[in-house]
Amino acid sequence: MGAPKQKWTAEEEAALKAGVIKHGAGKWRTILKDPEFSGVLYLRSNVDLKDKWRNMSVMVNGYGSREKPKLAPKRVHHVHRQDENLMSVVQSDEDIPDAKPLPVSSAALPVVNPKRTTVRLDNLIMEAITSLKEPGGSHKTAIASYIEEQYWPPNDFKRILSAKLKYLAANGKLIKVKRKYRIAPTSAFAERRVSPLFFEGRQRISPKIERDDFNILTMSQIDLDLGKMRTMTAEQAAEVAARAVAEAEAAIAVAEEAAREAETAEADAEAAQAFAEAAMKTLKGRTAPKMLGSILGGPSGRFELDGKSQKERDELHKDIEQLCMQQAGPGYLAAATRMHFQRTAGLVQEIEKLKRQLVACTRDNLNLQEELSEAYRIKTQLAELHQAEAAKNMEAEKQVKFFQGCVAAAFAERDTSIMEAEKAKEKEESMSQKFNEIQQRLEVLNSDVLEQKRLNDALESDLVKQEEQIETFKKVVNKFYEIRQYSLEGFEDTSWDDKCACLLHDSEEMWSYNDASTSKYISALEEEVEALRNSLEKLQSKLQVGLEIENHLKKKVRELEMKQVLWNKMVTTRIEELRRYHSQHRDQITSLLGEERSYLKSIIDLAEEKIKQFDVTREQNLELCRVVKLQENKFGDLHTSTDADSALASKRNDEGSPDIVADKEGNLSEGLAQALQEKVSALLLLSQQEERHLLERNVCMALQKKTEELQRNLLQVTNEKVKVLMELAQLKLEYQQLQEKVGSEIKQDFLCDNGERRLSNHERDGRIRNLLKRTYLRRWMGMLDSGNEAQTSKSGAGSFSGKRSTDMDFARMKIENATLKESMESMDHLISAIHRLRLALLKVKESDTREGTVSGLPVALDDIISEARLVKIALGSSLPISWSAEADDASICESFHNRLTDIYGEHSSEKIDPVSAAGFEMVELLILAGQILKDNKTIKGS
DNA sequence: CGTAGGGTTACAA
DNA sequence: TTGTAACCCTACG
Repeated sequence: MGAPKQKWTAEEEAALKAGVIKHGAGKWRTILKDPEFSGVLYLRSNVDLKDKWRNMSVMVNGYGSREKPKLAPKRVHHVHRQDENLMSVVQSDEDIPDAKPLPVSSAALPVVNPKRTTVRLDNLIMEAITSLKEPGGSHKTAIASYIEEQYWPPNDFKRILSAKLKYLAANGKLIKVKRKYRIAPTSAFAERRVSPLFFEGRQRISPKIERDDFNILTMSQIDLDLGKMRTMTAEQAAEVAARAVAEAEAAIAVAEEAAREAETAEADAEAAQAFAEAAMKTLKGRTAPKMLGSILGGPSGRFELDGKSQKERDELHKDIEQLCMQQAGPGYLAAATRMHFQRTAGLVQEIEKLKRQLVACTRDNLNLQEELSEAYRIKTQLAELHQAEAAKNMEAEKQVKFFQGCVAAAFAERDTSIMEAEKAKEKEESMSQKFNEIQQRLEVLNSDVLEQKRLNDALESDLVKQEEQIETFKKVVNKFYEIRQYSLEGFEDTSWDDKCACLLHDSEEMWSYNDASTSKYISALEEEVEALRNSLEKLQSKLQVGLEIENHLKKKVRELEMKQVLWNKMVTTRIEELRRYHSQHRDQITSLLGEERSYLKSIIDLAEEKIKQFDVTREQNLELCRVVKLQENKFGDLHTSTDADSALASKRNDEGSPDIVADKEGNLSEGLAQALQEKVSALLLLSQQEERHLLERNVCMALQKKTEELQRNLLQVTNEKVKVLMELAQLKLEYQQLQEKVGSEIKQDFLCDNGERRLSNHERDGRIRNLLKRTYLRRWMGMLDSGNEAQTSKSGAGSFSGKRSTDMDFARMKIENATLKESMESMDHLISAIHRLRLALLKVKESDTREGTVSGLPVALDDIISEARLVKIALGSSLPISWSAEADDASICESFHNRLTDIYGEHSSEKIDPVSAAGFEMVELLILAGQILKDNKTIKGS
C-alpha cells in the first residue's frame, strides 16, 4: 500500500476533464469506455475517476475537504431552485411544505432587495396592524391593502404576504384569531409603547432602539455582504461565510445566556406576582378603611405585616361582622350603644392601630408593587432581550443558511455555467466545423454547377450535332428505303418511322450484298493469296538455297575437273612409266628365267648324279631320321623354297647346304670328298648327340620316378609327422597340466621359478620344432646331394664342369619346392583338421541351442578345445619350415649345437608367412569359440 | 455492475 | 501537524 500509488498525470487529468465535459460527471464507465480517453486512462478504474474528479472539484471550489461534504447535499438541494426568490429560500428553510419555485421578483429589483423586503415586510405588517388599530386584529386582506396603499409591492405580494403571515404567526410574533392577526403581547408592549403599570420611558426605549439598530446594522451589513459576495472570490466568500457562522454562533451563545437570565427573572416575577395578588386580595377586603385612613396609615415593615397578617385579618373580619350586625340590628340601642361606644372607642383605637398598620401595609404594598413593577420591568426587559437575541439568532441562522445557499447556488451556477460555456464552445466549434464543411460543400457544389454548365453546353452542342447526324441518317434511311422499294416493287411514299421500321424488319440477307459467298470467296482468295505468297517466299528461299548449292557444286565440279585433268595426266605418265617398267622387268624376268632354267638343268643333272651316288647310304639316312630333326632344330637356317617328301627334303637339305657351298667353290670332286668327310663327321656328331639325348631322357624318367616316390614318402612322412606331433602335443599338454598342478601346490615358493619353467617349456617347444625341421632338411639335403652326384656321374665325360653351380641352384630350388609342398601338405592336413573341429563345434552349438541339454556338451567342448590346442601346436611346429627354407641356408651347417639360435628362431618365428599366420589365427579363434561356448554353458548351468 | 459517499493512509509541506 | 492525493469499503439502484 504505497501511499500515492499512481499519481495522476496532467494528461490523465486533462482526459478526465474532457471526458466529464463530453459525457458529464458520473458517467465514469462511459468515459473509460470512450476510445478517445481509454488510451490515456486505461489503468484507471471508474472509482478512481470518480475520486479524482471529487478531489479536483474540491480543490476548485476552494472548500476544504472537510467542509465540502457538509455543503454538498445542500448544493444538490439548491441546484433545482437556484433561481428562486430569496424569500422563498428563507421559507424553504423554515420547512414550509408548499414551498414551490416562485416567480422571480428580483429580476426587477436589485439583487440585494429580497432580503431587505423580507425584513421590511415584517415591519410593514406590524405597521399595518398597529396603524389599522382594529380591535380583534386585522384581516390579511386589510393588511395587504394597507401595504399596497403605502408601498409598491411585487406582483405576487399576496402570496408572499400570506406565507409571511403564517411564518410570523408560527413564530409567535403575531397571534392569529379568526383569520385576523394581531400583534403578540410581548411585542405589543414594545410596539404600542403601552406600559400598563409602571414603565419607565428610559427602559422602554432602549431595547427597541437596540433592536432597530441591530436590525438596521445587520441588514445593511447583509446588503453589503451580498453586494460584496457578487464580486468577491470564492475564498473571500468562504471567509465571509465562516465569519458569519462565527458571528451567528456567538449570537446564539448570547441569546442562550439571555434566555437563561430571562427564565430566572421570570421565576422571580412569578413569585412577585403571586405575592402581589395575595396583597391585592387583602387590600380589596379593606377597601373602605383603606379609603378612610389612607393618609393615616403608618409605615410598617413588610416582614412585620407578613408575620401578623393572618391573625389581624381574622380579627378584622370579626369586627366587620359585628359592625354589620350592630348596624343591621336597631333593637339593641342602649346597651349596644354603650358597648358600642366602648367597643367603638376600642375599635377606633384599634382602627387607628389598624390604620397605621394599613398605612404600613399599603406602604409595604406599594413597595412590593414597586418591586413587582421593577420585576416586571426586568422581566419584560429580559424578555425583550431574549426575543431580540432569539430574533438575532434566527436572523443569523437564516443568514448563514442563506449564505450557504447563496454560495452553493453560486457554485452550482458557476459549474453549470462553465459546463454550458464549454458545451457552447464545443457547439461553436462543431458549428464552425460544420460551417466550414458547408462552405466547402458549397464551393464543391459551385464547382459542380460550373462543371454541369460546361457539360450542359457540351451536351447542347452534341445535341446539335446529333440532330444533324439524325438528319443525315434520315436522308440515308430514305435513300435506302427508296433503293429497297425500287428493288422490290413500286415506290411507296410512307412516313419516316414506317420507313425505319420497314428497313429494320428487313432480313439481313436483303442488305447483305457481300455476305457468305462473296465474303467467303474473298477470304478464300485472300487465304490463297496468302498461301501462294508463303509458297512463293518458300520457293524463293529454296531457290536461293538451290542457287547457293549450285554455285557450290559448280565450284566443286571445277575443282574436280581440275583434279581429273591432273589425275589423267598422272595416270598417263604412270601408265607410261609402268609400261616402261613392265618391259624392263619382262626383259629381266626373261633373262632370269633363262638363267634359272640353265641353273636348274645343271642342278637336276647334279642331283641325278648324286642320287646315284647316295643310293648306298640310304639306310643310314633312314636310321638317323630323328637325329636330323634334332639337327634341324639346332640349325634352323635352311631354305624353304621347294617342298617334297619330309624325309627327302630333310636329306636333301642336309646334303644340299654343303653341296651349295661346294658348288659355289666349284670343285666337284674335291668338294664331294670334302662333303663326304664333313658328312661323316656330322653324322658322328649326330650320333653322339643322339646318345646324349637318350641318356638325358632316361635320366629324366628316372628322376620323375624318383620324385614320385619321394612325394609318396613325403605324404606318408607328413602323416606320420602330424600324428607324432599330435602325440607330442598331447604329451606336452599333460606335462603342462602336471606342471601347473605342481605349480599350484607350491605356488607361494616358486612363483618366479614357474615363470622360468614356462620359459624353458617354450624353449623346448622351439627346440623340438627346430630339431624336426633340421632333420627334415638334412634328410632332404642329403638325398638331393646324392641325387645330384648321381646325375653328374651319370652324365660322365666331365665335360660340363661349370654346371656345378647351376646344379646347386637347381637343387636348392628343388629343396624349396619340396619343403613348400610339404608345408602345403601339412597345412592342408591341419586345415582339414581345423575344419573338422569347426564342424564339430558347430554341431555342439546346434545341439546346445536345440536341446538345451547340459550333459555331455562340456565334455565334447573340452575335447574340441583340447584337439584344437593340439592342432595349434602342430601348426606352430610345422610352420617354421616355410621360413627356414629361405632364412636358414647358412645355419644348415651348424647341425645340432644351435640352442641359442633356437631361441632366436623361436623369436623370428613371429614373422611367419601370412597364410600360416591365418591358419594359426583360425585355430586360435576356434579355441576361443569353444572356450566361449563352454563359458556360456557353465553360466547357464549355474 | 456502476455510482456515490465515507473513510483510510502515505507522503509532502 | 496538517493538507493532499490516492485508494479502499460499503450502500444503493
